[in-house]
Amino acid sequence: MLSIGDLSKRTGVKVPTIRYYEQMGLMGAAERSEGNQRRYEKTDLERLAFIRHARDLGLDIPAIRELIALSRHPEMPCADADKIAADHLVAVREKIAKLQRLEHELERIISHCDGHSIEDCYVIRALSDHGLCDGEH
Amino acid sequence: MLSIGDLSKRTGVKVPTIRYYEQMGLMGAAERSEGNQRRYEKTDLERLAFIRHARDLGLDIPAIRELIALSRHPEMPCADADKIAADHLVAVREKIAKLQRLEHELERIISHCDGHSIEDCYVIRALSDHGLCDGEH
DNA sequence: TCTTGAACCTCTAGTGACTAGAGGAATTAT
DNA sequence: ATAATTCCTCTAGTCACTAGAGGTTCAAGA
Repeated sequence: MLSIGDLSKRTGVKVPTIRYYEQMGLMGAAERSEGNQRRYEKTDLERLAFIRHARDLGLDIPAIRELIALSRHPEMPCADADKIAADHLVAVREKIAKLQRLEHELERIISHCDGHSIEDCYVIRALSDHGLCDGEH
Repeated sequence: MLSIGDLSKRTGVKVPTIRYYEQMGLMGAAERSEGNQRRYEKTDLERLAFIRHARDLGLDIPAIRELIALSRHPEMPCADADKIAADHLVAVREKIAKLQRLEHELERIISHCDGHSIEDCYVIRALSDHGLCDGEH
């Protein structure tokens, strides 16, 4: 049996975060010691690694909750799980595209600025005047 | 003189957001009508467009506050303003790189999944077992 | 066995940039 | 004059945690 601190050390997930995951229904109520402290088993270690991995990939808590629910039904088709991942991939790609537009706009603004004083600073001017932008955003 | 609603319509910034910007010190306290309602002038319109544009580029409120302060000193060198933009560009590029790593990982996980049931779903398996990942994240 | 110090417990509040809603006052149009 | 709309302030909610207060339990050494 592991304490919450042990679990934390082994997974790299902070103690308050583990409690938070329990609250959010990702971790399931742990067993308790006589003195009301949480006690975990190896399966909890795997569960937490799963959650952490999904979070690292950017999945949000409701999505992870659903994946956990799915993983409890090994006989079901895996289309639902695939869809969660695929939807997330679409969202990630949209974010990338948006950030790349920002990147180009910032590059352009910065490269145009060769003034020496705020008065003719292109950064400030570009922000003031949307007409100086390339694309729309 | 414009009401807050007029300002909102002309800039596309929602009314509560304008009040929020005032609270955050980006907008400066507006004049008031006899009945205590905010009244704006054209300069406020430009200011708000500036803020909105900076936000669209992803700059946060402290950065915008600083840019506004700088723009009030036209004789100062513009290195500070450039630095704010350049630092932000670095942050944007880091976010892009991180998201691209996620993109590839998700692509790989999804493409490997040709199972029909949860039991052998690669999405679930990959999340459970970090060893199935390509890179580290 | 006792004591000390670390780890644990619950609960509340804070993060950023808004957004939503309550309850009431001012303004504008009819 | 009245009705509809807009405005005011204030509080609380979003997301995934993080920090802290104030108190309890546990494990190791004396």
